[in-house]
Amino acid sequence: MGVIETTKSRAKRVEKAIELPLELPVGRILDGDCVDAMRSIPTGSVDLVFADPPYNLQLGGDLNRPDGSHVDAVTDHWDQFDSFKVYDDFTRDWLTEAKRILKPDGALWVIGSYHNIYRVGAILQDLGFWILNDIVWRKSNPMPNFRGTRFTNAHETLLWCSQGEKAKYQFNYRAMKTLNDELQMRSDWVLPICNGAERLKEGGTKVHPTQKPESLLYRVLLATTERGDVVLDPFFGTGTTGAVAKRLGRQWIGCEREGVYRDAALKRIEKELPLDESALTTMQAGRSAPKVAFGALVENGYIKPGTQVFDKKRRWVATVRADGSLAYEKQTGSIHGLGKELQGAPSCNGWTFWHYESEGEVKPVDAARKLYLLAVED
Amino acid sequence: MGVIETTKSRAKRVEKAIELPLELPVGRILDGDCVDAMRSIPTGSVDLVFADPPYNLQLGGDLNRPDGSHVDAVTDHWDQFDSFKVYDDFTRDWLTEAKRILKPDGALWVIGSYHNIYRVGAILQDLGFWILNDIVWRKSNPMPNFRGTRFTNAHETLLWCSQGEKAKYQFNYRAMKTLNDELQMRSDWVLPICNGAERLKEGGTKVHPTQKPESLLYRVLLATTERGDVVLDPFFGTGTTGAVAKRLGRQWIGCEREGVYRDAALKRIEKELPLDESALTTMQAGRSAPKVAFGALVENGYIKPGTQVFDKKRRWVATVRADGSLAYEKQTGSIHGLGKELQGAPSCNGWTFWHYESEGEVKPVDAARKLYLLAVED
DNA sequence: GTTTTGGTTGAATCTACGG
DNA sequence: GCCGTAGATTCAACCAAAA
Repeated sequence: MGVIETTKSRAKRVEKAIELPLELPVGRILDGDCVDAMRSIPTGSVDLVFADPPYNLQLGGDLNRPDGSHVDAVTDHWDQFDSFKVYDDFTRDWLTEAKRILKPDGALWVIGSYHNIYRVGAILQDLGFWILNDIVWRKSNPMPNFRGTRFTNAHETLLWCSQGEKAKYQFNYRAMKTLNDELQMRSDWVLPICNGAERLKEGGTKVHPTQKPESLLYRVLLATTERGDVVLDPFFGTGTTGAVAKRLGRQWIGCEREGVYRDAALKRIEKELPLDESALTTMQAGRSAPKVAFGALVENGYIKPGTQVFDKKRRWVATVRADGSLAYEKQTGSIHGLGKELQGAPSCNGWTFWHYESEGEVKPVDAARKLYLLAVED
Repeated sequence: MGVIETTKSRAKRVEKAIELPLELPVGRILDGDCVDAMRSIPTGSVDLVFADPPYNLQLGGDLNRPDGSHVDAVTDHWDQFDSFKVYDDFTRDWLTEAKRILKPDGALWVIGSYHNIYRVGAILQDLGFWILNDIVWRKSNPMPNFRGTRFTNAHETLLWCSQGEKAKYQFNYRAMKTLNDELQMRSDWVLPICNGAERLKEGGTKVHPTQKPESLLYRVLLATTERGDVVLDPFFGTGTTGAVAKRLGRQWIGCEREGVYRDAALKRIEKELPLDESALTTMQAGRSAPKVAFGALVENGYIKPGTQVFDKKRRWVATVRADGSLAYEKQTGSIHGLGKELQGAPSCNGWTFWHYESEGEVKPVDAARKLYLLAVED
């Protein structure tokens, strides 16, 4: 067959089908304090927690741009804490509950800035979470430092953690590599801040002061969850996590104290449509590393032996052989190896390098792989 | 004159000339544990501390404390909590000494990875350090994640802190903007890791496992120190900090336990040549934006009394008076103050707000200031 | 319709000095 | 400490209106 399913993922799927829908408030926003709300969630029942807690910004007076206009700052009461001690206690409380409700193989994401992330990071380590990566969200369009007093604060930090040093976790390496143009996804992500049509507004003013971009959640969920997984966001806000989860065929639970945010989130998620089966399946294919040998495509008739394959500029035209190897003049090799040799390159992704004609169109051989995966996965 | 020198910088220069050379082991590497070594440094005597502490948290297997001493697993109950505690104690110790030896207007830099930086960050906040920025060193050529189990760990984090929330600090805004092609320098820096000729090697193997690139120190020192400042590095290693400090005309002190590193560092710094006067002066000029009073331009004939000045849209046309104040109808004030009042704005930069005609062209009054500075600077 | 220009805005720990 | 005044500060993206 060529597609390998691990015992882990099989077990996980069974567990999901039987247990989860019975107990979890999936697709709902729990009212009230997030710690109280999480207490109603069974132990070990959630696949992923994504948290965007208050940053404890501690802003001083007003700030104006050089043109005299006023900067609309985060002055909301929910971001005010009296001291590090109060903030630390708050952080320890919600992280403790998050750890409890997560499955043993679940994972936690937290986003923050330098105001809070060092406290959050130290506390989650103390609680036994194991940091897998710290991810830097490099904003392509940050707010400048108007007074020229510091470096432009152009990034935020995300921490990705497993339940402990030895704990398993989900990482969809292939999906990330595909998303990153066949290079390993790095720990720094360049993404724009949330504005334009995506930004929720009510009467011209933003509904939430710190709405996160959907692209950020898209990458987080695509990288570290599977279809059907349950994702909980204890600081749900206007529901970016829920919207993206629904789109990607993940289940979601939110906690949010403010009625205004809850209402906006529900309306937003209502409008969201899940990606259709084929798109999700394709992603799944890219995701859980079912390594397909080119030979399997030949074996199964997706690429016929004798087919001519060529690079985009048609510098080289090679022939597919029955065993899945390619032949070009006297050279032979795998799709990757031959591509590498012909180009004299240090490496080559044969899936995207080689193309073939099908129904009058030129397609990368990766297209055949995707067709194959579609057929195999159901 | 028109060029204002602040009392702060004047005081600083005097202080440097009189006190520092007498007491500080400048240009020397102190032997032994860094905390002990720092104890020999007078309180409030150092302008900058740059620290690249170890993060040898070894969980499981043989355990060593950060000072190198071995933990007896038989007598010491050792778990993750203990190992964090040992590291935290070590961190608190050296940060406490660093805080003591720093001048009230001094600053601290620490570099680390996700293994240790969250602990360091939380502790330095607890000690009263005030984080000014966290800087992401984005490696242009990181080591890939060979097993495909996580995101490529492609960055390290630096924390830049003042002595406290209200403390002053040095930030050479102009120098950074110049270095960054006239855009504000951001909190994410793209720099290659240290390799090639820069990497110290002995018989083919690297002398130090984590030698930092000189470009990193160059940016740190250029951004946050002045010529002649004293920079102390408590984990000196092979002396990158010292080498770059010498090149940039800063004074340096190192602490290093390992004789091998001390020897390599001394040899390396010996070979380093300070940049010549003109290179350093040029950088200095870009840096500290001498302040010019508008009155000085009038005094010196760059703007004549009676000149009509106006905003871009010519909503207001004011007259320059002999004392450098402006008059509009019955209102008078400085270029900044009047501009602010007329617009009803919270602030106004008169230099760019007001314009005048000269040789048939409309120019901001800032153009006159630049002419004046050109004439004065040589 | 297309391009240009001007206005607005975003998780921000955002001044220095003298009296 | 506080208060008042002089002086020095912005980048990318999106949108709407004008050309």
